[in-house]
Amino acid sequence: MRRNRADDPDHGVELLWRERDDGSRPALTLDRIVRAAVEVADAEGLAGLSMRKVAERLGFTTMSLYRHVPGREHLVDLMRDAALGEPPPEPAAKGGWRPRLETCVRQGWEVRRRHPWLGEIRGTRHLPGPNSVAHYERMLSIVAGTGLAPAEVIAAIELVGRFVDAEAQVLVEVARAERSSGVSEQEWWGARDSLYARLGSYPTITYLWEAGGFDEPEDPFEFGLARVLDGIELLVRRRDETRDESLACQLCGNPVEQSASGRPRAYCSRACQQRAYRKRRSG
Amino acid sequence: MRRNRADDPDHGVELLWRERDDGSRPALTLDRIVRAAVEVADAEGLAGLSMRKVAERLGFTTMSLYRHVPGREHLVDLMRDAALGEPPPEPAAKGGWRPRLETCVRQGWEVRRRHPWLGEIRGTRHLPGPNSVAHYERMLSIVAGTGLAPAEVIAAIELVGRFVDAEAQVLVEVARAERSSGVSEQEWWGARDSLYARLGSYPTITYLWEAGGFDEPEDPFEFGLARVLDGIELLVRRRDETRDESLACQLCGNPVEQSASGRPRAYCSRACQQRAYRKRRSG
DNA sequence: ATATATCGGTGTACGCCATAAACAAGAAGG
DNA sequence: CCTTCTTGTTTATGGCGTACACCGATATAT
Repeated sequence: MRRNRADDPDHGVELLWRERDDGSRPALTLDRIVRAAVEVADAEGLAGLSMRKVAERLGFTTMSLYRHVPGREHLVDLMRDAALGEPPPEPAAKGGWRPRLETCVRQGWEVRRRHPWLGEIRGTRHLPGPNSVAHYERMLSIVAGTGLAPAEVIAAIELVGRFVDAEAQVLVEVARAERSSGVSEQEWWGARDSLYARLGSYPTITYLWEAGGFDEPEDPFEFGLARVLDGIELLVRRRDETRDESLACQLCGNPVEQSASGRPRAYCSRACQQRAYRKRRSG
Repeated sequence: MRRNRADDPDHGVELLWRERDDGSRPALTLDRIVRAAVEVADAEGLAGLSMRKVAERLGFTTMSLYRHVPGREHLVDLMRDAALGEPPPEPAAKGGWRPRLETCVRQGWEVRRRHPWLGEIRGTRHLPGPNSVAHYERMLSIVAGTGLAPAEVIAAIELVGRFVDAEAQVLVEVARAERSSGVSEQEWWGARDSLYARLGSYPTITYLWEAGGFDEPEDPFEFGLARVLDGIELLVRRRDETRDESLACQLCGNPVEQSASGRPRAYCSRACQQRAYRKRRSG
């Protein structure tokens, strides 16, 4: 005997992974509810999404939704998967992991521009649907080819994912504030004279201010994405180096991994190679 | 004639930067309200913070708070500044920018462990108080000494700030979910068999799963912090490099040891040199 | 054919939330 | 004394998620 369908995550899984019915019936359907909910959230953000509004948009009562959806939380899960959509096919298996990952991230960024509320989803127990998983799988597969350890692959994808979400969140908050107040972000902060009057005693802030650092800011998404990817790339390079040392070195005994082509490596590192050379020469 | 104090950010500035009254009076005070609010938020998160609860904790009616605070939003601003506190003095002007910045970030991380709701604050128009600005000033000053452009300094600090907030947010969400449901995160996700049953057809996920990548995950904060700082460091090195060439490896950015004589080295290692060669050749 | 169960949808109700507006009592100042 | 300001209370508005009882229609079992 189960207490309540709203508390049953397995039911959520069933809904997310349901077989879609092709024909659209005239009545209230899960798909129609999800579509309507996405429209509401697109227009008013996740905070502006309420069961009432969704029901009104469909011409039903609020509680009728609960016949098809266990509750608001599950509805958000369904909305996310619907909004993400299937990942677009990759043009070809070309390019290194970095440009491939970058296009993935930018696609995610684009989706979040269409559905800004995606970044507003809070909570760590949201079930992934088929589309979420497909995106996840693709990103993982791209980074999995770099030679990073499995846990590192996962952590890297988590990092970029969170980064995109965080940036998207800022975007949506700016937009909402501007819409609700009618004052642009620049205008609003520009009018905070009573605050700036107190900042004169902070030397660095003053310096950066006078140097124009606040007037012509870096694009936060572009800047952050470059830094994060650089950080990951550095890790990949470091792993490459250590892996080269790791299969069968003639000098130090550490194993060296052989590359597919080229002259087979005898030493784990340039250092060992050099040491061996000196040893040969000195007799 | 101003319409409403709640809509007046300048009033918020006044409150945040007010002179603290030394003696604590017996009546309802702004400081007492803020303290009580912080206690509530510490216990129940920012979502659990309501004007009612704060008032009840102080033994007043809800509306009495509005005599001292313009509204909930402003109260959050005040809470943040109170919770941040003054930045602890730096032990000495020692170390490079990176370890100094890292300790700063870790301090921020610590504060967020004491006051997890700090990461839950949404919105881009939250006024900084004296403590927020002091922290900001310090971080900026650390990165300002690296030779980055002013806008880059600001963007870098924004990036790490957002990173810490995002990670803290995850922490607090996990904690809340565990507290409200009584089920630990691992337990909950471990019980999602109906989900995992569908993941078999995703090769990378399956591979990473079987390789144990999900069982022994990287610490997301440590991993992300390292990557982000690496990314910033790489930018710093590149900027250094453009100033006087051949200080850093042209490929990976690691410092290059120059020998006293001979042709100056462009790469930090044979590995990087070779990778650069391959990159040149492949275009 | 009749009884029973299930499904889709409705209406009401409860307990939360922020805060606007009017009001009351005391302190302060003219 | 009268006015005005400060501080706190009361009342009310409009929003939210969702539990629960109910109702007609349909499907199933007897």
